[in-house]
Amino acid sequence: MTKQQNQKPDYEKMLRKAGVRITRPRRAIVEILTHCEDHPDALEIFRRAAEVDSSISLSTVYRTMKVLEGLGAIHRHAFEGGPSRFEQAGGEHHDHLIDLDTGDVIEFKSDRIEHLQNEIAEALGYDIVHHRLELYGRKRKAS
Amino acid sequence: MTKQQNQKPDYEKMLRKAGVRITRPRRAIVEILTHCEDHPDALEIFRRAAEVDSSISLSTVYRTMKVLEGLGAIHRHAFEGGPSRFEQAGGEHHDHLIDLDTGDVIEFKSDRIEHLQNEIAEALGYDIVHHRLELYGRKRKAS
DNA sequence: CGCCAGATGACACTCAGTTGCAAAAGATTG
DNA sequence: CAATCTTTTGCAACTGAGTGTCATCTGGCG
Repeated sequence: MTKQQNQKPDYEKMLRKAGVRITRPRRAIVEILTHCEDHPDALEIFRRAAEVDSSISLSTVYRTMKVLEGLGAIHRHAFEGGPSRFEQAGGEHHDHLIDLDTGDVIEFKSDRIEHLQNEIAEALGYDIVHHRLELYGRKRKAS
Repeated sequence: MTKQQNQKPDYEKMLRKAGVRITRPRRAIVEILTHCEDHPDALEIFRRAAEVDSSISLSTVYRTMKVLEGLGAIHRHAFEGGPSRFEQAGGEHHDHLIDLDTGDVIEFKSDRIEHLQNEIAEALGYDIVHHRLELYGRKRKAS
């Protein structure tokens, strides 16, 4: 009965369409993803889900993330030695700057870089399937 | 009594300088790194080391890679879901294109991309500590 | 409401890497 | 060259992230 279903990907519809059942755990996880502003890892999603329904298991979180990833509903990012972190798909493509002190993730986008990447792959005789561009840095302090 | 010691980083000197002991296992590992043309992972280095001295343990390989990484003598790359792969430092900075079919790694370099990265970080108020740019692709088939 | 393929929770397992520890082996000194 | 004092090693036990197995449960269709 809520009225938000046009901005973010409609996970329920996607799941149904893919012939995947909409179960209580999946509903909870998808709900979390929909409203989340950051890039949580599986354990964090599990914690948030447990607040709503403590019977949800971590395995189910992992499995669900796999399903959603397979449907293209979320993106998985494996930053610098940490566990995979997720974000809902659907927005524009972007890359990430990771704050080394806080773990915060800042999204950015550069058509020029994308373009140069294609040129490079072209020159090497390759077709890019996907790419990964991550900047790791610290806030510049104005002392 | 061999005569190559000017091209590649002189690991023995680096180790000694850092007050790290030059042991038989370390000598073997460093020897492998010096002559290797690819981007092996720890297990592969272990295998190659075992051919020379079968008493070397995998833990020692892991430990040694950590030490060398700490000294800045090698670079560690964590590509797409695989184990860490290593390459000797000392050459010019470059990024990587990974062949999804073979796992081969092709090195490339783009000053323009580097420059754009700095601009972006600058604009976001960050100093880049390091970055990761990986292209994943397949050989373009001329059908 | 009843059915049953698909999903779940619990738990064993894998894989990459790390750690604790007693034994071994570098380096440094006499 | 031997004594000594650390550092390093090999081994095996452990960790963390994620996967696989399987008996049980359940969503959604008739």
